[in-house]
Amino acid sequence: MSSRSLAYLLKHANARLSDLMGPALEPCGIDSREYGVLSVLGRSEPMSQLEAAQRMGIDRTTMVAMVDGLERKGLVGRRPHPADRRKNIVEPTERGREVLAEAGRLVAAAEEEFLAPLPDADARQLRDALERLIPPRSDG
Amino acid sequence: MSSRSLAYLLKHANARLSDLMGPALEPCGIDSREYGVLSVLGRSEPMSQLEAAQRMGIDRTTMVAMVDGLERKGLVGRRPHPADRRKNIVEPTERGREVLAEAGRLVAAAEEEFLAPLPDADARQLRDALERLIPPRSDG
DNA sequence: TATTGTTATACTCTATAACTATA
DNA sequence: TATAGTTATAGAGTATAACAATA
Repeated sequence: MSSRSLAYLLKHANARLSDLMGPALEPCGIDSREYGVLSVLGRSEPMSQLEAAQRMGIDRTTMVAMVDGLERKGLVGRRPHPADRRKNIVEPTERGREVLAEAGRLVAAAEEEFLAPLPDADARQLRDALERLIPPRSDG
Repeated sequence: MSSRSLAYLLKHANARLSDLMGPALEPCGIDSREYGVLSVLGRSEPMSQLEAAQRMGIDRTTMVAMVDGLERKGLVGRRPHPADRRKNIVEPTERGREVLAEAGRLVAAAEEEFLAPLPDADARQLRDALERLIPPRSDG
C-alpha cells in the first residue's frame, strides 16, 4: 500500500537519467534535447522539420527553435526540398555527424550508469518493456 | 542502431501515463499532481509541508501552491505542529480521504490500461526494475 | 484550401531569492 | 543562526494562433 506509484517512478527515472545525460553531453556542447534531434536527423533518410518533429512527438514550432540552435552551432544545415519548396530538408553537417558519434558514446555510457543497479538481463527487459508500451511513430 | 533511446522511451512513457491519468481523475476534481500530494499526505503519519515535499522530490515552494490548491478544494487542512510552530501539519480532510480512495481506484485502472500491452509478469518486472533504479527518499 | 515553416505569445511547471515567524 | 512557510519572480520547456510562402 505504501508502494510508490508508477507515475512517480517514471517521473523520477526520467529526472535521474536527465541528470546523468546533461553533464555527460557537456563536452559535446549540446544538451539532451539537442542530442535527440540530432540523432533523429542523422540516423535515417533526410527529412523535413515536420517529419522530424512528428518522429520525436514534439510540435513543429518547437522543432524550429531546436533546429535554429543546432544550425547556430554549425551542427545541422537547412536546404529547400527539391520537389516541395514549402519543406526544409534538415541534415547534420560533417561536424554535426562527428558530434553525434561522440555524443552517442557519451549517452550510451550515461544510460549504462543509469541502469547499473540492474543485472544486464533486467536492464534489457526494462528497455523491451518500454518499447512495447510506446508504439513507434510511423516507422521507428 | 535505429533503436529509440532510453530517454525517449521514458519521456514518452511518462507522457502516455499522464494522458491516461488526467482524464481518469477528472471525475474526482483533481489532477495527477494533486493526487500525488494527496496520497503522500494520506498514506502515513501526519507530516509537515517540508517533509511531504522531500518525500515527493519537489521544492517546498512548490508544495505551498499544491497545498493551497488542495485546501481550497477542501481536501486537506493545515494546522500548526504542536511542538514546533514553524511547521504546518497537513492532513487530508474526511472528504479528502474519500477522494483519495476513489482516485486510487481510478489511478490503478489507468496504470492497468497503460500496462495492458505487457503480460502481467513483465509489468511486475517493469515496476520492480524502476523501484531499483529510483532509491526511496528516507523511508518509502 | 491545405501544408510547411515561422513568429509572437501564453501557459505550465518548477526553482531561486528574499521575507516572516519561530526555534 | 538555522529552519519552515510564504511570496514574488524568473526560467525552462512547451503549445496555440496567426502569418507568409508554396502546393
